[in-house]
Amino acid sequence: MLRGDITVAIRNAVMHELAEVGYGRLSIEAVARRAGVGKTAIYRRWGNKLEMVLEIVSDVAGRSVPLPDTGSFAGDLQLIMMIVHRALQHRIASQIIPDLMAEAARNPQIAETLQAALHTHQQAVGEKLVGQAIARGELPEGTDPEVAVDMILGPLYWRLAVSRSPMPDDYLEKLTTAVTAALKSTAP
Amino acid sequence: MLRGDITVAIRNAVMHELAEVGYGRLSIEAVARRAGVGKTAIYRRWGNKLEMVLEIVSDVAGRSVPLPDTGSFAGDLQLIMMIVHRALQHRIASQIIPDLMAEAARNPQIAETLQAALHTHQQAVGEKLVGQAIARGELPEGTDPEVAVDMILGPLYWRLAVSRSPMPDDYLEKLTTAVTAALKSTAP
DNA sequence: GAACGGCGGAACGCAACCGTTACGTCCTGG
DNA sequence: CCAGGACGTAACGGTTGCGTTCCGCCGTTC
Repeated sequence: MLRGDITVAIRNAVMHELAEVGYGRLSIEAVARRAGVGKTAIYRRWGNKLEMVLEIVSDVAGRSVPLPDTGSFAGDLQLIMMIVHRALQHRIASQIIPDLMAEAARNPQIAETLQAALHTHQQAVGEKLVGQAIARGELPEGTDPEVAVDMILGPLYWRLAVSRSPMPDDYLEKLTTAVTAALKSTAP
Repeated sequence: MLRGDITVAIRNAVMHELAEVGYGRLSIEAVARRAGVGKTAIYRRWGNKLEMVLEIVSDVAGRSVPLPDTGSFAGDLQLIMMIVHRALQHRIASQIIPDLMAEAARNPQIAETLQAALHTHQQAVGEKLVGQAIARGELPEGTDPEVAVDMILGPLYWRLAVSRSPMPDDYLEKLTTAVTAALKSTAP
């Protein structure tokens, strides 16, 4: 009968620790310290650091985003961009995500988890978005959903998580029109 | 009179170690082991891990890429994409870059170094590219170089360094036409 | 051929974590 | 009211890495 409040404290501590020092330097002792908890409480729940992080992260990341359908492609696009924008603005998320992405490049288990939590989901959204737009006649028949996803998420991710340069007010608008134009041009 | 061959061995070892375990877990002892070198040889050259990594990385990253001018915007774009594509395909680079990007989010010194080595440079290329295209009448007057850089590098980086999904043969072509169309639409 | 200096290797004391164990306390369910 | 179990604390032996020091070796330089 593990105590729920303790579990919550640990989960929070892991997320914060992950943001501060990254996966590579995350230590169980530091997590316990931060959570105000004994190491035993942690080892009672998970077998080791990797298992713990994967379970916690995939739980957080797995909370699915509702598939948008605002009625128009421009609207859907704007909505998605706002959602991603908000998510990547979040201080903790914007530290953890790039860190785990980098870690995934060398740890297959992490890669698999992120793949399951993000990529699959993201692909579904992309396909739905593009599918709707094609059905409405807003995008040409052969539009590639893969390219679409890259064009939508790539610049945002680059700007917010990599380049980290300040984002002018009209930036999202510009990006939206740019992406729309881009996708309209990719007919086969 | 430090021996050059030893310095080279250390530099290589650092790059490989960085790729394998990341900055967070990089240890001087491991670098020395891999380079077949005593720790003393390392401490004789740099004061600590951060200093060492920064010096080595900024040296490698600082080797400037020639600014393209193929005569047409489409050509410039294609060239840049090929260059970035090649760079991010490189096994070691594709591990180190996301890792340091993530690290930069929490270490100002790393952030500054990467900024100096990459961002400044990248901005210059973007401005030159867009400037040329505007002068040739290939892009509208008010095209924003910032957005352009994000639209060019974002999707590529996302695909190669984050999503890491396989890249179809015609992908670069599609991306090129998409980006061209996108930028033509961003007039004020 | 002697002095110099960079070299690898080994060991230093110190600190942080690992994963495990024992203990005593406190809460809860029966 | 009692048994069980989850809790925090503390300590365990072992590993790893830090940054430093000392040694003996060897190639230069003069």
